[in-house]
Amino acid sequence: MTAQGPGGWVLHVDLDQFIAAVEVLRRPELAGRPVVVGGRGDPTERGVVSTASYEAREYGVGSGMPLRLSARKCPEAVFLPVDAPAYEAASQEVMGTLRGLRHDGEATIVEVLGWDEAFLAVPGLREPQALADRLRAEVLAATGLHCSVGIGDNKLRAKIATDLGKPRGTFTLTAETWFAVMGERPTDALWGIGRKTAGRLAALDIRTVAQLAAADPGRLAAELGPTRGPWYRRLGRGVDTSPVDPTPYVARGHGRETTFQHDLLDADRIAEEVRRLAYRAAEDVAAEARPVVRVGLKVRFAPFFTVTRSVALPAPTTDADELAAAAVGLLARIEPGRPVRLLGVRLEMAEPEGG
DNA sequence: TCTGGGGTCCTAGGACCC
DNA sequence: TCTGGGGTCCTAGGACCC
Repeated sequence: MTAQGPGGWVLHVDLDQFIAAVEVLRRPELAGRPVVVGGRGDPTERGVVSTASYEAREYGVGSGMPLRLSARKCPEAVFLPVDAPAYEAASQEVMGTLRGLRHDGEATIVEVLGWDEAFLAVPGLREPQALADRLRAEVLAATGLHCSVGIGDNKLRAKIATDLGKPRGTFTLTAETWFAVMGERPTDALWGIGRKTAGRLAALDIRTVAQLAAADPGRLAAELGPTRGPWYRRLGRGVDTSPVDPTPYVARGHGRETTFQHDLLDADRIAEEVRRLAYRAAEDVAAEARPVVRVGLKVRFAPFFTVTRSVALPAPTTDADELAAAAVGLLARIEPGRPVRLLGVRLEMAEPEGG
């Protein structure tokens, strides 16, 4: 017997080494070789690894690692530039396959999380393992891509289960098995707890999932915030009541940022780069016909110090010239004279009509 | 080892109003 | 004269995720 949550079964689908796998698909001669995708594909430049193939991971290369370091760890790897349109196209194929699945005549409900992840639910689903097996076979047949599937009695448990099924496998996690599987793992094994929060919890002598689940909610609220504190405790217990929501994603805003290979000092040059980023972000906004209500600027000074400024526009607009002027205007609110390593412009849009 | 680029959400303090 | 307390808006920054 397996417990079934009030919302029924949830499946979480995650493509294995997605970006590297898409590259190998169109360049079959790379199969079996260590492949590292990141930046402009030049491991001597500033940039980080987007995805490494399993062969490269055996050398200690992983996502988020600086490209230069990955090249030292695995000099024989094939380094490739990020090709977002190719991954977007592959993602559309995968999501289309998931939406096309039927189970006992019922259509699937698909919630897309990014290029390579989705939650999936089917009303009245009784045999999630059978659906997971069929799903993996159909995605492979349709796209040539392998995936792993987590099965859970809610989204949180399904999401965490996927990692335990990787690669090319499935894993099931329910209220019944939660503490046996997760109880002794560190808190940052949970979806939503990273390095910083794990550190703050450790300072409270909370190190494992079981300890977090048993922590005093009042103390967590006092130490970590009235919303976050209790939420962390629910994470520790594997509790999640959010539904699988197929509503198409609507962006709150669009941003562009760039890291310079050589830090910038010249004020005119910095202003020019801010203007360019603003125009590029404005292109994304223009496609949605929703005016921008707020403009933000991010500046990272070498080596690692970030300042942000933002301003609400007096009148919402989609006019790229106005948006660029507002972004450049924010530079006046930042102390000049230090080397700039990164610039970012973010445009926040008004709520969609009729929402 | 030395840190991309796209996002989301939460927190906290000050300003301002009643 | 100079003060309470609640509510909301604005802004900066932190943390996390893929």
